[in-house]
Amino acid sequence: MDLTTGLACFAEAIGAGESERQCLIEALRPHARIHRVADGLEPKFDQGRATLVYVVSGHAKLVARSPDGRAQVVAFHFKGDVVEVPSRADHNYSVCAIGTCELLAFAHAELLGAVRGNPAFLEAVFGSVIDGLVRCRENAINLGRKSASERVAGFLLTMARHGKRGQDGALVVELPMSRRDVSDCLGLTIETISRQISDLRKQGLIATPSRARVELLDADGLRERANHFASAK
Amino acid sequence: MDLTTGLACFAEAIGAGESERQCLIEALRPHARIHRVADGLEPKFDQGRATLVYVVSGHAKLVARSPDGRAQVVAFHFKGDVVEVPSRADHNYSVCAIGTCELLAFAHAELLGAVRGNPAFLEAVFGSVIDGLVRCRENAINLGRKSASERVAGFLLTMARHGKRGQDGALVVELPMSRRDVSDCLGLTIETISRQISDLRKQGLIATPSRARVELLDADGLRERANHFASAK
DNA sequence: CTCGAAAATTGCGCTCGATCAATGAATCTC
DNA sequence: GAGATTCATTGATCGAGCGCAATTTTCGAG
Repeated sequence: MDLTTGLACFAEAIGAGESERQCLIEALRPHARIHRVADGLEPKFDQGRATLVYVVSGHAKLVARSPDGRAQVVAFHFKGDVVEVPSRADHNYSVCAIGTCELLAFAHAELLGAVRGNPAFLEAVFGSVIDGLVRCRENAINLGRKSASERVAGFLLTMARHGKRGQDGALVVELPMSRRDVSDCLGLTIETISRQISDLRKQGLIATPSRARVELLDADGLRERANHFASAK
Repeated sequence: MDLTTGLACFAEAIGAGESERQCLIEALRPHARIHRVADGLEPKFDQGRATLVYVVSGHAKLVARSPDGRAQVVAFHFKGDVVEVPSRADHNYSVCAIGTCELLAFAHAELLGAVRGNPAFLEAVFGSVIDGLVRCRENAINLGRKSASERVAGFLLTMARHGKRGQDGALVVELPMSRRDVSDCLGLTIETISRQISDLRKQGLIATPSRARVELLDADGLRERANHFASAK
């Protein structure tokens, strides 16, 4: 995919009308870079500049590293998400592809400058960032005072956002990331993740037809397990 | 403090020029509510609507609660901060005053609508929200894979943002929140916080002249303890 | 299909931080 | 200033989850 197509996806997703789309694409083009990233690789953005990344296709994780090499997956992002990549913080952040993935990257300041005249667009980006913030908060709660069991249940429910209904009515969730990624996100070990998933399966809350696929057989039970408030859905 | 004064603070902080300030205040007035909140109280915002809160004076914490009553302090906010208060998530959020505190609250959508014509303002709010996101990320890392010792050291460094230089050159940090609040933020118990602070004192990294005051005697040592990357400061 | 490597699962002792309990320090009320 | 109350500190035990190791399963390559 080339830069123009990527920008078109972005403009469309963000809700620009036909008329202004072309205009928007031209305004953004000088400030955007598109990256086609292979599994496990991390594109280098402008060093030391806060970056906004639009996920054109595929899946990506935002990873933070400590000086001693420990990794924390701060967020998973899917096609259509906008990722804020901090710079110059107490940890090093990078975006890492899960499978092949296409990313559209903007330096923060330049993106804002380029769309000054388009408040609707700015608001749409704003909304995406807020969305990222809300999800980050939920994850922080998950990490703060929750047991392993609650974290895993909560994680599956979060991922259910991208799930699809199977024939039997159960919600089928594809987990594109490895157990290692899940553990690095939940602040647990691979082994603990594995044990918790086994527990959930034994208790009939989920089924695991394959390594990466999870069927949520009892979403309410999971919510209870996660200590979430009942959802209106 | 009345609504007009609060709005003026907000407009000024957000960088509006003299000329447009008055205009901005009038545009925002119909959508803003000011709350003077006593210690420990939580003003009720529009139920079920995402809210943006500007901290006019004092200190506040953003608290999330699970159905079973556990509390997680998602963020501490100081005078001048903009707080995003999520709604309809998996947990219940509220803003709680630490000491007496004045808050200016906007429903999300209405704030955006009111400032459509003022991209500079929108960008400033955007910047504040990004700032909140970056801090939330750093906290999530703190909660994910860090030991109690690292968390407390990292927390003190975060709070150092609001510290002042004492006569002896050490950075003096006032902690307006209780140990309970700190523990609810770091996902630890009060006792563990206390033990870690004692450790840091015994090792000469900090001094604690009073309950709420901490002097950072060796900021680099703390950074090392927290496993943070060395800062450029 | 078979093989080989990587990923996931399961078992078991150990450690860090939680929990329970008691003491000590600070702040408020009268 | 004395007493009361809240908050912080310190000590002793306990348990959830880690770390290591051994299997088992999955999946890609030939």
